[in-house]
Amino acid sequence: MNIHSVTPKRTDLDRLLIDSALALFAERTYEGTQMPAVAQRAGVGVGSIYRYFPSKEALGNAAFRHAKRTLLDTLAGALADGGPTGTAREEFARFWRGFTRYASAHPDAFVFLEHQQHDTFLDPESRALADELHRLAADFIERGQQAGAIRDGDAEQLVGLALGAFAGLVKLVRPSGGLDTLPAEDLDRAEAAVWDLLHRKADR
Amino acid sequence: MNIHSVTPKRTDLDRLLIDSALALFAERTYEGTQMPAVAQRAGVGVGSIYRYFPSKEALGNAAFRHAKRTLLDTLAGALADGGPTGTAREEFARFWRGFTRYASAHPDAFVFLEHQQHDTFLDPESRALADELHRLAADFIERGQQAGAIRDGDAEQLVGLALGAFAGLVKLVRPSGGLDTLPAEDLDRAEAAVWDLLHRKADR
DNA sequence: CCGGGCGGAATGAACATTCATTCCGTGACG
DNA sequence: CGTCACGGAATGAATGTTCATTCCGCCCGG
Repeated sequence: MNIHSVTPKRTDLDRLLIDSALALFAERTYEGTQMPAVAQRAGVGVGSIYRYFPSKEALGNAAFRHAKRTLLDTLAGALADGGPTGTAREEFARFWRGFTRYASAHPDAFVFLEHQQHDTFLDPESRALADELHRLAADFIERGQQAGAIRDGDAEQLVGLALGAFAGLVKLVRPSGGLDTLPAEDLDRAEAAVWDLLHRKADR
Repeated sequence: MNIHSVTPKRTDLDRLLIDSALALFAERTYEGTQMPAVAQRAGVGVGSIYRYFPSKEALGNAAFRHAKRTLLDTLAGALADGGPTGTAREEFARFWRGFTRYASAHPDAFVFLEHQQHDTFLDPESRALADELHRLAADFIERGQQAGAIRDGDAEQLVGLALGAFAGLVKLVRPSGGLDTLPAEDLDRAEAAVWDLLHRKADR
């Protein structure tokens, strides 16, 4: 058990459990999924879950936080991609790419995160994490507005509209295999459409 | 007890139960709301629910169908408003007005409807009803595309984007009082933004 | 052999549903 | 008119079921 010990699959179990939980939560709701179902999907016994998480609520929060953090990381990566920020349109493209990557890689997690309005089971720490994404996006909106590239209006509201649109697309294509079964053409069109939702038109 | 007898609140109980259920479902999920909670919110005994609905599932489906049908009716009313259809932009305004009216009057119902992807409890009839809205909206999109007013792309996808955007806005403002606490200005801006999401730009 | 995970049956709490009982409006009878 | 008995609606404690959580015997690596 030294610093570099491998602990091959031991501690990976918590990740596996989180993934299984996420998939089920996305399909049937947190309240609607039973612990035995999580265990079965993970291929372990029910009791083993409790070796890693003290309760269903703890598992739910861990899953939520893991998903949200991964999304934030993916986004941060995409935003840093390709050097210093250029135009608002360019930064939007990075956001889009970040969301797209994440929703492709973790469709379950994405729809789960999207549905968390009626949380009930989320603890304060989870909620705090949830706000970060909105802050990040709202900052972008406000900078874009100051630069004259994004339309006027409450930044939160614009974030809600844009994020909602993306989520609407993801939910639509999820049953038929998720975002990456979409032709690149369709994805590009969707990106353009959502940008137009935010973009301040030059004319008028 | 003649034809015009008032039966003042008697048979209205089923409506009251549906409304209570809808409010709780929106807040805590179908799976997350207990029958006693529904009874309490309606101000009746638990047993009384079962006089009107044979099971929780039946109540859930009745609530879903009622909400969806009301939304469709509201939409139909808004679309018929003001004579024959003019431009696509004009028809979009009617859609927007319909959705806005509905989401203002029944915010609970609206968010409940929006979350039904992971249904589980919806029966085939409810699902069929759910499709009608998408058909209605997709038809509008396709007509708009043929007229050159709406951007190219899969109509279903555009519906998903636009509906998602609207839903995103509703979810955002719901905690702080719902759509009609929004300044008219903000609502108009949101309408313009969503229209730009759909609109085919003249230039380029 | 021994100790630490692990599985999955066992447990108790929470829940949907039932049903014996109460309550209330109505109409008949004095 | 006042009283009373009847029927149907409402109630909520009781019931059986489903679920989260616990517990204990087993198995595997040492």
